[in-house]
Amino acid sequence: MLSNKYNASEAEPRIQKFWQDNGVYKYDPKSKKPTFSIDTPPPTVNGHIHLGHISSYTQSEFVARYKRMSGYNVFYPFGFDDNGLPTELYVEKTHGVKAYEVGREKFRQLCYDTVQELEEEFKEIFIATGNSADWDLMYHTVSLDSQRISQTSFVDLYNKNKLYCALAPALWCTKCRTSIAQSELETKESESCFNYLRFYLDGEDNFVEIATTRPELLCACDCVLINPKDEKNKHLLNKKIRIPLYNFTVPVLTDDKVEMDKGSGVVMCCTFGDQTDALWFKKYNLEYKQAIDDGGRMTELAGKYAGLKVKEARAKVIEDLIANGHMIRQENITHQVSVHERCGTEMEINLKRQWFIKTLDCKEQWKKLGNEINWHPTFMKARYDDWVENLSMDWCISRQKYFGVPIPVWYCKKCGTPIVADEKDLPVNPLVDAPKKVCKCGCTEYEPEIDILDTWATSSVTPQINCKWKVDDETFKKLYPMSLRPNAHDIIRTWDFYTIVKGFYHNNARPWDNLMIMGFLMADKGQKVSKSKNNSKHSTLDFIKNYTADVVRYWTTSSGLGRDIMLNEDTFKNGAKVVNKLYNAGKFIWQFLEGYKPVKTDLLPMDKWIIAKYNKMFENFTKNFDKYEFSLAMNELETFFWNFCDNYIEIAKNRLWKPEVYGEKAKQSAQYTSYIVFYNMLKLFGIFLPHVSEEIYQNTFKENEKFISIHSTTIGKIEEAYNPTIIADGDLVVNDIVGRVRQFKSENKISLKTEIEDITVTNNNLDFIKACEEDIKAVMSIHKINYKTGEFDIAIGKVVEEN
RNA sequence: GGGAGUUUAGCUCAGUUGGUAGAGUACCUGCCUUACAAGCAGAGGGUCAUAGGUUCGAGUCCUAUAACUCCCACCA
Repeated sequence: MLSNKYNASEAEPRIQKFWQDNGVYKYDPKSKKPTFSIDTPPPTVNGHIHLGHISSYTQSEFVARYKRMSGYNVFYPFGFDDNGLPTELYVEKTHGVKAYEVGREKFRQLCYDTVQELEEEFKEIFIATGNSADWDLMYHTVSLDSQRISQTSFVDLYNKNKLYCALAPALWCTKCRTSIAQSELETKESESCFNYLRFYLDGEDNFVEIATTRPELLCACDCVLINPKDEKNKHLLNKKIRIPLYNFTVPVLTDDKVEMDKGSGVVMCCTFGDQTDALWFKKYNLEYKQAIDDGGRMTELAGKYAGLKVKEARAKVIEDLIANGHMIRQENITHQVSVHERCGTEMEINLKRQWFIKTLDCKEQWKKLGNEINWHPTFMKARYDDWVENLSMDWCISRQKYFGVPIPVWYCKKCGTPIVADEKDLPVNPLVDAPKKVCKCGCTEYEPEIDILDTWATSSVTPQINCKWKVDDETFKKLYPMSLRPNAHDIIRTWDFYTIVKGFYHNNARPWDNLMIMGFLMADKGQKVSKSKNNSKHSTLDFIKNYTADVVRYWTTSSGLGRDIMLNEDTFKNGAKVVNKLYNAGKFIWQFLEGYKPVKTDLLPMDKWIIAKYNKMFENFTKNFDKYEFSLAMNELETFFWNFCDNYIEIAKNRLWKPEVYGEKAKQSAQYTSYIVFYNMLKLFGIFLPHVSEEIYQNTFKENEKFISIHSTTIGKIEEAYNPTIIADGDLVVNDIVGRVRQFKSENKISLKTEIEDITVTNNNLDFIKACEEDIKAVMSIHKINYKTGEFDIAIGKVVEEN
């Protein structure tokens, strides 16, 4: 029996506890059902969960529920990405410290403590939204288990020659003081200026004009270059070029990459102004001149500018260039500069020993694997292809940071050769552990690697972590490739791409069959809501408690797959209406079903009609859901539900109330139909609104159906034989007969229950209408129906005058 | 510079294989109908971004264009 009013605030936590206590969402490794495995994104622990997470996690959670109720044994873990730079930056910000000032061990401890607190909060919030993850499958990327798999990945790649250590130019963030990868860059518009400078021909009065946006790097100039086909500048070949302000000379080289018609066609190469400089550095074996230190200040090489920050130095250098007559002209420009996505600092390049995973020589393979995966929505694959196409650097995975997975390497003190740990000894921390082998050169002294792995180097093995790679072969075989990876579109080039790379190198297979790409929650001004920017206006948990979990979940169905979503008051109001209506409908029909056990009887036409409508809706529902279009599936369901209430129940209630008038058989037909249709519909609602659906089920159908939870049931069609025109026939009755009478009453401003003496229905085929006569009369309070043969028409008779 | 998405009612969005423009919401008019007034019924409201083209017929297919959002690249 359902109570009179649904109190969601009371019910939701109680129901969540019920699911937890009864293991409703537990993955059963022994089950014979087909497996559906989800590579849940482990949220980065670097701030507070906001409604953007709630929306994207809930959207993918719909799929877990859909598959679970479609007969799959769903493997739906939850994890936390709780190591790496994002966490370090959060800790630095919230504690007002700098990692390198605090010291490695103390800072690591601070990070551990912080993530533990945050993870409790994360978990509480996800549970409060009714997330159906199996919390027993929880993993943390910072745990020793994850570290072992991450290091195993490292060692495996090293053994397969897909990983190398090199003193090579790498992208560098001077604020975070670490190398970063190409995928961690974003572009920012920046005001700058082209400086057209005089570079002097050594020993001559002549000069050549060279434009640069980075004159502070003059001190690091290695050479100037022209295109080999450049006739205009051919005379420069074999000459020395004298650098303004610094007065040293550099040679002139030629390279195809130099564009003749850009500026004067002469370009300077510094170590390093941009990625092209890095390329020339390697190609021509140039001298490394470090002008900028790790923290973004000019080095001694810059002479009088040493110690200044890059931008300060630039301003001073420009001043001096003008004062000394080296400046020809300046041109203000706005251009896109590459910045570190985490802090917005303009990217530099520097030279250190770094570890790289080879990504450049397998582009075709990456594309091929991309094609093997089903992308939902399909157009999102273009972003992946674009990214792969334009990869320009191998993936640098070493980070000069503290809180992360250690790189399992030592270096020989004598010859510098890396000593990579053996797989069987993992996990190791080279700062604590000693290598178990000696260098090939025979030297027994070593130095530990102090760098750690990029956080993506670990999160890119979540399928291997989840599927127990090299831990439990049987489980791995069963779960890998995983069925689904859901994530937002910003991490296609990082998380998705890197996971594909690892999947190929380690397991020679795609990591998943399907990718589901979600949009963002947008704050004002078209800005995405983000943890690190902390621009969410709401306390997430309060927000959920205030609106209730089901209503918040309803809101997340309002955007199409891959589309950005906005906070919209109306959607919440609408969600509350749906929850309320569902509960009321359940309460109402249960009045007639208490103690009832569904027995299949001969069904009346309108009962067959609503069953056929349900089945049709179910077809569309699954068609959309199979494409991960949860929003369209919900639309189908909602439309059906309203039709069920406003048309079917209105018809059925007369028979349910008054069997003495309409007959016991008519009542039984309505009982059976409302039971079977509502029950099946309720299961579908359970995917989106799991709490209210459970509350209804527990107090109604459970007694007869015996499943512990509505979420343990299976969705499906309703078995019923009906002729193919049943939907059109029933729609005619509802829309064109009942509808027209309703219109008549409304236009005449009379109550819907006002009685009508008679109506005359004209139609070519009257069989179906005649079979529904009692229903039509009852629902519209009509005394008599007259029939005529011909084109469809309806004439409404007199209103019965009240006494 | 290359690419993707979007453009349909005041607002939020559906619209399958081309066949008379749909829903919710808001607004308006009614109705206390033995579940729900957080409800029910009804009405008005659209040059389907623009311009061409294919077709008997285009919101839908093709070609341009525009605006907004995003991705990538270039950044001497």
